[in-house]
Amino acid sequence: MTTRRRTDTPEPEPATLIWERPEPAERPSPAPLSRDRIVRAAMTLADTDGLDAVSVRKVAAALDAGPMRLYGYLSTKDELLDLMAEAVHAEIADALAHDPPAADWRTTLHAHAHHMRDAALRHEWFADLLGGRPHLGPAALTTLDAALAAAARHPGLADPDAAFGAVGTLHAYTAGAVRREIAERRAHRATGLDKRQWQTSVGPYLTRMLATGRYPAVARIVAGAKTPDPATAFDTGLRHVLDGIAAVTG
Amino acid sequence: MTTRRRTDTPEPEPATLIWERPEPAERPSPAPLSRDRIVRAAMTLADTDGLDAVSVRKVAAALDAGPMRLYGYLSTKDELLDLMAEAVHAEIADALAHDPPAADWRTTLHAHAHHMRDAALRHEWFADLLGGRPHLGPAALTTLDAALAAAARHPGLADPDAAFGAVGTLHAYTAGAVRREIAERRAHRATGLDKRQWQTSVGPYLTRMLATGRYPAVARIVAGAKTPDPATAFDTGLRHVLDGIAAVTG
DNA sequence: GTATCTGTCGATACAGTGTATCGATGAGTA
DNA sequence: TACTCATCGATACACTGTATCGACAGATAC
Repeated sequence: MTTRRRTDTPEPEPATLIWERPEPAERPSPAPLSRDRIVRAAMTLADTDGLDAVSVRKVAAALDAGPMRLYGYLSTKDELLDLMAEAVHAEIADALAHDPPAADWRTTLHAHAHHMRDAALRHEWFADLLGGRPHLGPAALTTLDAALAAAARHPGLADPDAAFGAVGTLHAYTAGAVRREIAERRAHRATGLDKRQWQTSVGPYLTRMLATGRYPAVARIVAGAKTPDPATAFDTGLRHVLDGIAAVTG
Repeated sequence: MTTRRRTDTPEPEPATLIWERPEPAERPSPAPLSRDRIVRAAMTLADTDGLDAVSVRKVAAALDAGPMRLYGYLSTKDELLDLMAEAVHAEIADALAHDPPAADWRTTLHAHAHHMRDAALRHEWFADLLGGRPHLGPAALTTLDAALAAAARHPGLADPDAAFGAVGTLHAYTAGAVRREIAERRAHRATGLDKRQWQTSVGPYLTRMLATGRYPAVARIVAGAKTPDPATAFDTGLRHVLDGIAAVTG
């Protein structure tokens, strides 16, 4: 988000990060509130109406509180978004923990990527948050740790830098692929509700563009495409990435 | 952005997409304006002050025009962002066109990915726009076409779906990697200006977290990392991806 | 029990956002 | 010259994130 700064005075940001800053003691005066309840309210709001619907006012209203009440628990809206991302990372960590243990680095990383995708399908806004800011919360570190530990089991990735590079590659692919899948899903949903728009604008637009002959390769693909379902498309790319990682020779 | 809709009346969006909708004839009455000038103004604004600084009012002000003047050329701010992304795709297409012709699919795709990264380093906001919405402008289609044509030269990618999948994988990796690199660069810049903050908050935070012993793999990596420069880190991941694509056997 | 202190809550305010509306204003035509 | 008509942009509206600060409540001192 990166909105307005919070004071330009000496201390440019709170000295501690949101994940370990203590909550204010919840006094039962107006209504019991907590960082967790705030984040949960924001998440349901985002799940149902999209990330744009998450405004300080709306989240506060969902908790029967005034807008400024939240600023006792957060110091910025960006921190709320960070906490939302953390919550999803916690879901991913949970899914990882419930996986059957696998000695193979590849099945672990494969599951890892799919858990991320599943989480993004549950919470579409996660895709937008994924690469926007570094995620350093405890749950995010947990998932990162699991991925690194799995990668380290690959004989070719004994070197720390190599392992880090491999996990980074996997993360980059997953984030990019998921974001695009969500973007397409959103576009289809938006133009699918009143489907007439697709048929009257972007469909014809594309056919017109392809008819110019300037995009022969695209035209060839579009002509002969079977358009596999998103899950297998994701898996195909994932296989490429894992194949590439597997190809590393110590 | 996905802000407010523009009228909820019968036609939910303009029937034609922004890339082929004709501009209003420029009358020299107050000042010559054009979609191109608007986009350029928005781009310099975004380059210097970030994407958040691109507001209809500020762009209009940079062109000595009132805010509503722009809505003769665009029908939504999202369209402005689409046009900005298109402009960057045009830069990428230009860079591709100036590359020495290579028969090898791999060197072409390698160059492709690096051109995208270079463009994102020139225009950091591009990384945020990259996966957020489908890009269907002429320049975006041109770069896609070039990538698909290159992929088709790989004997294992004769099948259209396979070629599309490979290019999609490359795109997903590039988008994800670039976005993360930009996010890190931004974070470092933000906390590097008054570097004291890094040293007083996120640095100690991380050491505290790693000291808990809950993230042994992360700790091991951090301890023994050489932290390669971003360009070679990107290239390492790219090599993984291209290796994976190369592994496809028709 | 009263008075004072202290800290928190949240109403109000401010500067900004995207965009709908519509009166004024100008150019083009008869 | 008179009329028409499209366009420009000032104004307005509903919204955003967050700074400010008066009022109020709980704790402490006497």
